[in-house]
Amino acid sequence: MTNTPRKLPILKIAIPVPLRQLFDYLPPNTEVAQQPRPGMRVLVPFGNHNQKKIGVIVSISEESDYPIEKLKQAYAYLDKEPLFSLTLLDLILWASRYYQCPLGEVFEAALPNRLRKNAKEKPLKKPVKLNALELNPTFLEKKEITTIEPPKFTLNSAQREAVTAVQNSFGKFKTFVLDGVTGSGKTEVYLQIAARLVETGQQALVLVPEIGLTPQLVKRFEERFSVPIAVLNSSLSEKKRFEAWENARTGIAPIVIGTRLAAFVPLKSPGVFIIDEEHDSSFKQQDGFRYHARDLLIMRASLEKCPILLGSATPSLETLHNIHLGRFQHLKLPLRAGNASVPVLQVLDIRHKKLEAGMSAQLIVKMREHLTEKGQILLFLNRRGFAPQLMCFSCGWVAQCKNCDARMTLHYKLQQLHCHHCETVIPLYPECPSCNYKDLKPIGVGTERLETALQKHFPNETIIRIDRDTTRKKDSFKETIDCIRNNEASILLGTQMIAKGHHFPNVTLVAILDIDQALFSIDFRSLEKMGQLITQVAGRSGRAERKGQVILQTCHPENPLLKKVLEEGYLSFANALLQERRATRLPPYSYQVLMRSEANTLDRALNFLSSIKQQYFQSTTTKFKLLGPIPAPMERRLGKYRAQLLFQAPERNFIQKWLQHIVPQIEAEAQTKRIRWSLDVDPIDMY
DNA sequence: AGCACGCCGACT
DNA sequence: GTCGGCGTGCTC
Repeated sequence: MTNTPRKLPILKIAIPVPLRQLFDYLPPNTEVAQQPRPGMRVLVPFGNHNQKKIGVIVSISEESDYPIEKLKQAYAYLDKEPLFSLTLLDLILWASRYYQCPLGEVFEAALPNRLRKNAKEKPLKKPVKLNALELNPTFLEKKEITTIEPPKFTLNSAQREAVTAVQNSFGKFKTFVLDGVTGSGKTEVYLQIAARLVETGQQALVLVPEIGLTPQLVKRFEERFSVPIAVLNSSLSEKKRFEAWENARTGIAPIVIGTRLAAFVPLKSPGVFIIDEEHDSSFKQQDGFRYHARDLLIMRASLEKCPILLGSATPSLETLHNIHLGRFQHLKLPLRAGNASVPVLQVLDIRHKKLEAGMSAQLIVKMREHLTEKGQILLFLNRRGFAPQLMCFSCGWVAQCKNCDARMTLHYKLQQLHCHHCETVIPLYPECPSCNYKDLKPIGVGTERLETALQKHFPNETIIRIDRDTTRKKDSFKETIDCIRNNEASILLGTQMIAKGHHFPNVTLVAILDIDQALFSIDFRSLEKMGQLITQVAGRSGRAERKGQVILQTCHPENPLLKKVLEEGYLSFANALLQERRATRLPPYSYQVLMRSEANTLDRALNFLSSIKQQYFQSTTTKFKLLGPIPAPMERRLGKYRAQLLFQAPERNFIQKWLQHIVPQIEAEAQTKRIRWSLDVDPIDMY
């Protein structure tokens, strides 16, 4: 070991590979001496064949645990200045620790495509190519930054109170919940909070659920502000997304609106965070880096020392719990008088009733009434396809996916069977493959079948179906929505896609066809979701002068929770659910982590988790409640067998400490046993 | 995750 | 005789 004092710093770099470690590199040879700083990207040689990877400098050190002589040298710095502020780096480090996701993968989620993968193409002689200043400045010319219109939009007292409360917290961390039904003027509150902030040269970041309906909110902001608005969602082209990202980072855009991925967008001077429809489950990423954008943004607000506002007519139980604990401040918006009448909620008992494509005769009568009065009708059925099963009436054979532990869904018009859990699509069998019987029967009702039945019943009405199958094509969703708003259709049906966010002023009747599946689901969150759905769809009907009606078909009209949400409203219902959760020690009264494993046989997947359970949880069973290992609800998927182990503890810190301790060991074990595994911290569903 | 290396089956 | 299957191993 030669001990010549090394002047060269060592760069600790996060690389986008699924390894929970940093990699050490020597700084690149740069013509002009450039100081490495955390948050800058670097191009590095990685692996046996020195494949080019883009990493991010996390820290700069004097020493390395790795033999110095074996360190490789980075090729080049890719940025002149850090892309991430120290605060944002803190958030990213926190997210990596909290969600147990390799740092490199967190950075990957935080960077737009443009900035994380152009290593392959050219040898990168001039790596510092992508720069903030190369943005096309047309944006700026077109919309010069002028002052905001004077607030001639009047607020009612509740709105004013909400705006003032948040404004008084500018520069401080504080979480607010803005609780108001559709039509109570939440958006106006957002707008006015943002207006005050923008005047001071700061930025507002607004998160919206992952739905193609950002346009409405974006439009409201665009109409109000004459400043650039950066919109970040996953359907944007790489170029557009990069531009929006840069406009946010450099502060060109004082207002940034985006889906969950925007929780990580760099901001020059963040002033306030807003999350619209806070309860929406699309804020949770369900694969890879499984973060919750709402929780993350609350953490970010605390790091940035700015207020955050969670808006929802149906706050999540987690959020309500935090209100009860005094952590969040509750701001309520009552329904504005005269703006909308409260819809009539009605339970329709369908016990012993014959259903046609999921509809009872009474419902069809009601529909006719509303149609004669020129009202629009919205039917909600959370299952796409024609029928969820295809069965042989001779031998009982059922179409099953060859890769998954699931039935195949019949798509009648396409004459195909689809697996809704993987990509498998096969042509429809002309006869039973098992006994050659010709009469294969579709069992159950999906939206396609419902549509067919409606066309038969109402041949003179224009019927529109909205689900993932009808909105495949780009932009078709927006066109459909416009068509509905222009009153060109009278009956709309679809999956939960239609329940979110849209206002259809002419809808006078909303029906939920299958509320019962939520009442008796194994998922403890399904009741919460049901209450939110009912409240949300009720908000879609009965606008302005037209009185709305909501019909719920059920075999359990006496269910106390169902009655509660109908008679007393969402908050009362949610508080009842919270009491149940408290009694059963379920979240938010405890915290969960779901460990999943995947292998080529079920035994191997289960054995791996059993071994983890024995090694790491035997001595701590008093603190942890364990469930499993059990086969996953979808035992086989894409040809792999899956198992899971759920653990739960009353304190978040305890779980976190435990994870930090055991994950490295589990990782080593998984590597030797060749098992794929993953962790879901604060899971919201068990699939 | 990539991307190598490495040792056994059906093909020009 | 070869092309290529995916088991195993490593990445500063």
